[in-house]
Amino acid sequence: MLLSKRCIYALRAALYLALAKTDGEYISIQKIASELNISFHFLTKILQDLQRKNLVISFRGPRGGVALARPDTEITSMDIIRAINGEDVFAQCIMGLPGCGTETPCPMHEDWARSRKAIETVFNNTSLATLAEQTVKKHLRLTEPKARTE
Amino acid sequence: MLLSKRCIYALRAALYLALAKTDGEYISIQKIASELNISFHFLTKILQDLQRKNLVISFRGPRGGVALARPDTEITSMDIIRAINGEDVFAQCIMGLPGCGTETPCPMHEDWARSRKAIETVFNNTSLATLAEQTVKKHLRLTEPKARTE
DNA sequence: GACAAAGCAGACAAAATAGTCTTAATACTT
DNA sequence: AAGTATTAAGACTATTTTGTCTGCTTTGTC
Ligand code: SF4
Ligand code: SF4
Repeated sequence: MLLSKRCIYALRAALYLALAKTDGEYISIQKIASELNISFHFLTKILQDLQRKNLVISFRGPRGGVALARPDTEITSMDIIRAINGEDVFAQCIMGLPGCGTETPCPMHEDWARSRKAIETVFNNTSLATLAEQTVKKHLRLTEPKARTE
Repeated sequence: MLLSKRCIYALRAALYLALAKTDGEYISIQKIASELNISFHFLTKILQDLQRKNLVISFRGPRGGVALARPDTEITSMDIIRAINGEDVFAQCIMGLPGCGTETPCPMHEDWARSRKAIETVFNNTSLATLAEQTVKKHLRLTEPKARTE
């Protein structure tokens, strides 16, 4: 698995917030958790991580909750991934040799580096706004299908 | 991390075997483990997995050990990966929604699917022979650098 | 001010992964 | 036959990741 569950949950929650489009309103973690079918307490901790990295802001009390800290156009999926999985998610490599580098690469280096770069680029170029837009435009889904059986 | 440590160890061990080029001789797990700096007992279990999947053969007793079950040209890195991490390593996806498919994809589907396919292709097209060849030809390294400091 | 609705914090539990150890089984050597 | 070198099997431990719970703090409403 490329990304941890924490990270996947963070992405889903962030996209949910981007789609919510509340004008200055906060959305309760409870609601996000239940709609995305994620454990409430777990998601709380994940969103706290995002808050510490200044990707979301939060507010307590009634009508409190969380919201994106910046416009969704200015948050990339890479931002979320880095916030949760650390700065060097894509640093680690196939053969996992310690002290590896381009000078003395292991045999997989070339092919893997190319693929890795491609994935990195995708995440870097995909803002929450882009994702949200695609979601709406193409009628994609974010939550689990409930009524429809497939 | 894309691949588990078990998987990485398996790949390194398999490549080591491919590079060994012993004519029908077996190489002891002890030797592989110490050269690749992997826990002996752990590697033993991993190689047992590969043996059950008929990727390596083993022999007990003095002068025993393990060897590739087929010519290195006929074992891909994907074979190793699948043997260790299961058949559907690359099935799981970014947003990790249950029951996802091309009919009702999540917003990341398109970009991710492309990258995933690329990685899969790399692994499928990379036989142990190819890796071994590159290793020799380009003076790449498999074990950890010891004498040289970088 | 009392109460309720939220997030915050940290201890705790469960599950998955990684790694260790001990005992057996097997095969070669002498 | 005895002894040794090797893998096989499985119990055991450790670490990381994932998830749960309980109590506290902040904020709005009445
Ligand atoms: S040499 Fe390249 S492919 Fe190998 S572990 Fe290092 S970065 Fe990864
Ligand atoms: S819809 Fe596509 S990208 Fe999303 S979880 Fe499913 S396969 Fe992965």
